[in-house]
Amino acid sequence: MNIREVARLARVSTATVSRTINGSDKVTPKTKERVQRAIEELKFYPNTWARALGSGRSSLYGLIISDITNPFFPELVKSFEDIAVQHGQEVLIANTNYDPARMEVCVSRMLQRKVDGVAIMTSEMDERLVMEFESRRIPVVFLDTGTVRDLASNIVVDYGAGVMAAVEHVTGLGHTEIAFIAGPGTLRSARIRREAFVEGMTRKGLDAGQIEQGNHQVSGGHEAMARLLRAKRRPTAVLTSNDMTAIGALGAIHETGLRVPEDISLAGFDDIALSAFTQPALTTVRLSREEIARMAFRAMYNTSREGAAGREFTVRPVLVVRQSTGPVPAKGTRRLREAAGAPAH
Amino acid sequence: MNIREVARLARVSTATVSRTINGSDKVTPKTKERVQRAIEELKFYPNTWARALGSGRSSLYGLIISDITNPFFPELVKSFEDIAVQHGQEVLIANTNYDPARMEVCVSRMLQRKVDGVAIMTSEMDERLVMEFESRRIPVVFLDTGTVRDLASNIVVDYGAGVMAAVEHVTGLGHTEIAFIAGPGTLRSARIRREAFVEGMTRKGLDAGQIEQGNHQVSGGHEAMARLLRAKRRPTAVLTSNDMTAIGALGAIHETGLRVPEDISLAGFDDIALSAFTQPALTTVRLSREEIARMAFRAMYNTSREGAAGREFTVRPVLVVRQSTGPVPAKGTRRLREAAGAPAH
DNA sequence: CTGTTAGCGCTTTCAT
DNA sequence: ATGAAAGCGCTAACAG
Repeated sequence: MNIREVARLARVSTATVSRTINGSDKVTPKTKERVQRAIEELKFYPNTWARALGSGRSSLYGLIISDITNPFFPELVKSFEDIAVQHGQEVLIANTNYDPARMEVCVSRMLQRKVDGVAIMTSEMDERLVMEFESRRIPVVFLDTGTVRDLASNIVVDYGAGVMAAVEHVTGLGHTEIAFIAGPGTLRSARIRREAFVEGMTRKGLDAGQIEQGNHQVSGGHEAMARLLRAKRRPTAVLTSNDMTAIGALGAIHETGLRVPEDISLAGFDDIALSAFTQPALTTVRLSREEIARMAFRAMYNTSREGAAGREFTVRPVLVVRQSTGPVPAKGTRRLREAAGAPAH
Repeated sequence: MNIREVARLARVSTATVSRTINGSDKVTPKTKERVQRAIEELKFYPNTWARALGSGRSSLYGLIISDITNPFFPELVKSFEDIAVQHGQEVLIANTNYDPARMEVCVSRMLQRKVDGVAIMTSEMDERLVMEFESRRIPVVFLDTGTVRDLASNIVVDYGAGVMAAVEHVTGLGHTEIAFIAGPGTLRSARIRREAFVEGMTRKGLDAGQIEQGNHQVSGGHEAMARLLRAKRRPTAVLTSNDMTAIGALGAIHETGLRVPEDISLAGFDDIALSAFTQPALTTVRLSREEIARMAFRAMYNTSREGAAGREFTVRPVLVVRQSTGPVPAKGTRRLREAAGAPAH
């Protein structure tokens, strides 16, 4: 089943069939009609690869992410895909699994599939691999990890503003003993959030001494929080590098019989879907995936289809106040861990 | 940059380059070596589409899912992709968004991309669309929604056994007033779980009267649970059609000041990653995505590469006991909603 | 073992 | 407005 059979049935040339498929306006409505009927009748689906080969355009954008099971990404993927489909493009997804070796494989896949552009939404990127795209003149867009160049755009996340909003929020509630659970030091984005916390605290004239390290997973958040709870000076508020960490921390707090937010206020970062459904619902800083997806698509579309140069986009996270943060407990009513009542639930 | 340039640099024919790329054993190690150097030097990436066109094989499997933001799917996607890559295949993912119209688009995409096989992991499937694959002799595998045919396999989920395990578990804890929060009646898989619950209860000689309907989302679980809590005879245990529903139910229970599992036992279905991290951790019936992915891949691989006929696979969910289920409260200590103490947290 | 060459299915000039 | 035909980059007979 191919374009030739359609042409034969419609009694036109293959060129005319091709033109019809591509919506060319140089086809008489009548012949167009005839061709379309033939397509329907034969249930003909044009071969995408042959199209790409012939035209030199793949109509495919690559989307490289770290890990599809990380709740941050599915929404990004979905938004990106929706926009792409609206613009007649398709999306090729690739996971790096946080593994540089697999990143190489992903890049190779993109190159082999001759994508029209690549959105690299991981938080680490090897400069050497970027060159592969640049030398082939393939538009690229990074998530806060690249530099703007001819065909390269970058989406800058204003982590500082996001973390500052959280700091403002808890200090506004009267907290002064505020701890932070950071992400892995190997992740640039995690380091930036940590630094933003330190800066925010300093700006408030507070001590940012209590920083524990997690792994951006629930497990790390749990352990880090446990360490914080054992400290001589227990913080009254804890900010975390991402929501998964906060969820782990929440579990650790409950296990010691303390309550959120009555005893400890807790805030996350990202606003994954789950955060609205924890007990209590998590106050967090939303980093909109929908916005990121929109920007990423626009960057590539402008560059690849409209010949625009790479540019910089900025996304500003916003604070979402839910129930996990509250006023600092009055000294007298402050529960001690030892005195804590019922077991957690 | 193409195979010809590589051939020229290595001073061989394009056929030899092609053979080298494809790992043919009919190439002298020495020439192979020479070709490989040329490939490296030119940073040559073979064009996948041209390969597919020439060979007639795409090395691509399609994976159709309902919604990537539904926590059930990312793990399935990841497992499937991992296995596929290990076998030199790639994966094209498509979302239907639970929308029949988009399902049509997905099928069309698969057909246009000339996939070597399709795994349709949605819980609804239009028979008419299936024919499109059958008539093109493209292997297909369904998740509990198809019939085994020449090139069609089906993964049967033994929902009955899964639900029964949950019923056994709670009745074993002494519960007799057991309610069920079902999924949308439009979903076949939800209807089956509901029926399995009724059958399990009947088999235990218990009344399965308290069935509320949710929507397989957190919101529906919350509302359904609220209705259950308002009932004259409050159940002491609640089973749900999926984990999202259970999470919603958990929130509703906490809001009324009741405790899980002291006042009410709660169990989910699916075992999404999140379930281990709710407060308390959710007892649930695990439907292994990894197992489903493995079976789906095997079904397609056997059929498309080894000429095997379609067959039936069975996956049996297993109960995972965590902290959300416990012994039925003794009559005397049973908290009334009105008497419930502290606000939920 | 290696080269020659005819496709694969479609797009796109270039004629008409 | 339509058709003829030359590619696009690669694979796979077929020869040698």
